[in-house]
Amino acid sequence: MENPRELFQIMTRRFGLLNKYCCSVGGCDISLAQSHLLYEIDRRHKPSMQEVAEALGTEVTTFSRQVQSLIQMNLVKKTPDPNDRRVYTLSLTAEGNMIAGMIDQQMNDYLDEVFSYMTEFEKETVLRSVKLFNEAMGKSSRCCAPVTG
Amino acid sequence: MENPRELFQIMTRRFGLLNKYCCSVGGCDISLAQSHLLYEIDRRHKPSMQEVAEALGTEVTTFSRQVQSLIQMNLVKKTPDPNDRRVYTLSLTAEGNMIAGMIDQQMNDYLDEVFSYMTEFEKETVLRSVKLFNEAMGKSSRCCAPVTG
DNA sequence: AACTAAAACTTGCAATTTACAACTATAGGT
DNA sequence: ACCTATAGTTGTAAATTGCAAGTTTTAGTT
Repeated sequence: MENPRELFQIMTRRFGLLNKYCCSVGGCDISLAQSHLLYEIDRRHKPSMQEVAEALGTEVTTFSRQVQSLIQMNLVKKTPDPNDRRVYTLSLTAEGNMIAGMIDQQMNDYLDEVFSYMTEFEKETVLRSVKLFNEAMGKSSRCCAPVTG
Repeated sequence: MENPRELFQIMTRRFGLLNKYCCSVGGCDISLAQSHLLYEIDRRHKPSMQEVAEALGTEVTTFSRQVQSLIQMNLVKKTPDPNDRRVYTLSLTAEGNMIAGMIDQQMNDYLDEVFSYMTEFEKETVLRSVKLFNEAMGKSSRCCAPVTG
């Protein structure tokens, strides 16, 4: 377990499974991809399609269709940008917002449980570490830069 | 950025993109799902199909076909278990091992670069934190337990 | 003003991936 | 011998994806 990649791989796999699991809990039943979409739209301020697609590492063409189905489910709203009529900005509907909130709640509930196996100090250290690591990843010149907040 | 889920979500997204990126680098060109398969088979000692499928959170039926294509690509080997003839154990071929090694190398190279933006102390803290967090996740009674090493 | 190139997004279509149900074969208990 | 459970595979239909080609709008050039 000295291999850094190993550590991160395990962690992200577990977290990914949690994400998947939280999609079909408490009345909401959406796919993992859709959950990521809601999360990312929620997080940003009226993002364009391109912006979100790039953040998620998804082909724009695929993304376009994913958005369409979320619109049909009445979770996402697509508004023409008055400044540039090629662009559409995305936002969550009231219902989309509610579902995103429920997922977030469940995720944090789970994380709380995980943190309950640590001391308060350890928890703080872990959170600071993740934050630090995210910042370092942001500085990296290599791949994965687009995910920046 | 005080939301724990946010921190982990960003990190895992970035790491996921890195994983994806590393699939198509240096002569190897496989899908992300295939990379995960190789990784997990490599990590375990002659695992059964069920075992790996469960670790990855994949339907066994889907998994069965994924393995088939990796066998066709001559990256994975499937051996009948002498003790229980219902079971097949999985292992990497020489070529599969090489590709898994290359991906691992690239991932660690990238992580090295990320760590170069931190002090040695911070790096150690981050690695210990991730390890600690993984252990805590392992203790959790809720979902995602199967991923245990 | 007309022309051209590029950007943002969508659609057609073919190929891959996936999921559920039904199947085979082996194991294990009674 | 019989019944049930487990490991894995296959059929088939549906969902996801990716590339190429399309539309519309913007911006730069002459």
